[in-house]
Amino acid sequence: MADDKALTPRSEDFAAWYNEVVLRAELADYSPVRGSMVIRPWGYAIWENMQRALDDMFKATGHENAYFPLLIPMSFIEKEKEHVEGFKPELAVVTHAGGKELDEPLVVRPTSETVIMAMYAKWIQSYRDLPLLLNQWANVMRWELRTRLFLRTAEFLWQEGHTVHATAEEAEEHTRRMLGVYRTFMEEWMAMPPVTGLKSESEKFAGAVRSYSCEAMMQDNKALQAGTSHFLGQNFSKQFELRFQSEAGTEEYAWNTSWGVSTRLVGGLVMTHGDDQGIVCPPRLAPVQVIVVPIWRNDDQRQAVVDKAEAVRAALAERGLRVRVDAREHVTPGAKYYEWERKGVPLRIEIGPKDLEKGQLALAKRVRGEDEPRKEFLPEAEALATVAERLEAFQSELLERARARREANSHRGVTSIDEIAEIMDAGGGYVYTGWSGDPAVEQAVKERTKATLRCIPGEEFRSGTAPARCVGGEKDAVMEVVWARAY
RNA sequence: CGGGGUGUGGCGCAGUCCGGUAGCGCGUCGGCUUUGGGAGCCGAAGGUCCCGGGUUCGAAUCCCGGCGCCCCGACCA
Repeated sequence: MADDKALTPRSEDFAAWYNEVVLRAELADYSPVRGSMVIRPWGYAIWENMQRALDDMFKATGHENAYFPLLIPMSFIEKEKEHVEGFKPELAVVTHAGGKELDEPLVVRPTSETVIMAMYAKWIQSYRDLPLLLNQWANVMRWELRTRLFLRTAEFLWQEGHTVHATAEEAEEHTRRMLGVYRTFMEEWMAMPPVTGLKSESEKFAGAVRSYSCEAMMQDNKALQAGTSHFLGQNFSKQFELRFQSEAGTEEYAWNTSWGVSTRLVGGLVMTHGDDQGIVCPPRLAPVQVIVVPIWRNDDQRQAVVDKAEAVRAALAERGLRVRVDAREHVTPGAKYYEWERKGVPLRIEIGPKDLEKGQLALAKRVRGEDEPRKEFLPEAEALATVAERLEAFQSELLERARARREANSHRGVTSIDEIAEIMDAGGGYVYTGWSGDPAVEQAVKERTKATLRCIPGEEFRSGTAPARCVGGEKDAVMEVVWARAY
């Protein structure tokens, strides 16, 4: 980087910026084991806030948490044909334990469909046992060759929901409901507005009938698959004999869904809102929403401003806000500003001797609009009374900004593969075109443009006029699709 | 797994071509002075130069072998 203090600007090298900001905001660090990472307290606090919000939403939609084991018998993974083909290349396998070779190798879970189905088969006998709606928070392992902090690591943290339903319709509906939960979470908590839709056959989850996803656009205009929800049909039920007696007395295979989001979301948050100063935390997920920096010249002043800072913290904490006072000595106020900006704290309050005299507080917002002042000086009471609404406003601004950026970089009405290639080379973004459903066209676009079919967008994302022709040029379009280069 | 690069105090690097026993910046520690946008001065600590072998009076430097990491491609939340 240019000097030790500044980050590589995003415009110069987005990938380098991302690595630096993740390390220097102390979200994570490289671990001794290649491909795996350490999530540091600041990064983990963001994840915990995500977990809490999501967990509440899962509970509100009728789910309970459970925990299934890390190790899965190899034979389980092998039961579902597409599933094993999809995951085999990235399995880590335990072959020895207790000093002996195991009779059957154990797979470190890459996902838990198989072991969970095996247990569900034991627990479910009747339609009265349905639906069964469980979720687990866990770590999983997928042996990746090319890794990046948060975005793709060998081990990562996630949640995986696994549900069982009596009918296909109900399972399909649930699959979509959870996609909606993810979308709501991403918009309302992360201020990251995804395009949601159906995955093509080639991009769907290994073993699913249909996969849906949330595709969030990062600041380099690449898509990040930020959450997926799968309708599994009876594929796993049939392999694991997950049957139930229906109301009519017949024996039926159950219908399943699974859905997950991971610590990848933290990477998405960084790449959605971060700037050249550091990361930007949406207030609802920020580990610290308000940082209070006391400023002094001598010991008398120090005592007075630190006392005031502490009083401000207490007053805001009472209003349910997450506030911290940075009273470190031998670190100048300016250094503290940079540090907390790098870590993305949404709002800073400065308290110096002049503020004490005037009974005011200085407020600085992490991201300013063009016409907004660098700092605002407000009477203390007014400042305290408005902090919460300022944070809410900031949250909305981030969402609107991200949505505007997504739309500004979405290209509709594109009719040729050449045009997709041009757009990709000119900075990328989401490209909407018609598609016949022919996998050969999908492959051709990928080879020519490096863009992949991100999804068949849901109704509200579709263009006003449905495309008439497939982007491949030879057939009529039967649907509209979104192309983008992706993480 | 293929192609390229790189490995030197905690971090970033110079030194390697042309062999002579390791240096710079940042950080860390101590002291004093400082503190409204990345403080200053003085002092100090900290290194099996990735590993193994070879050449040489002598290797961070040359030779051979290995390993790690990074970047670029094929697969992926």
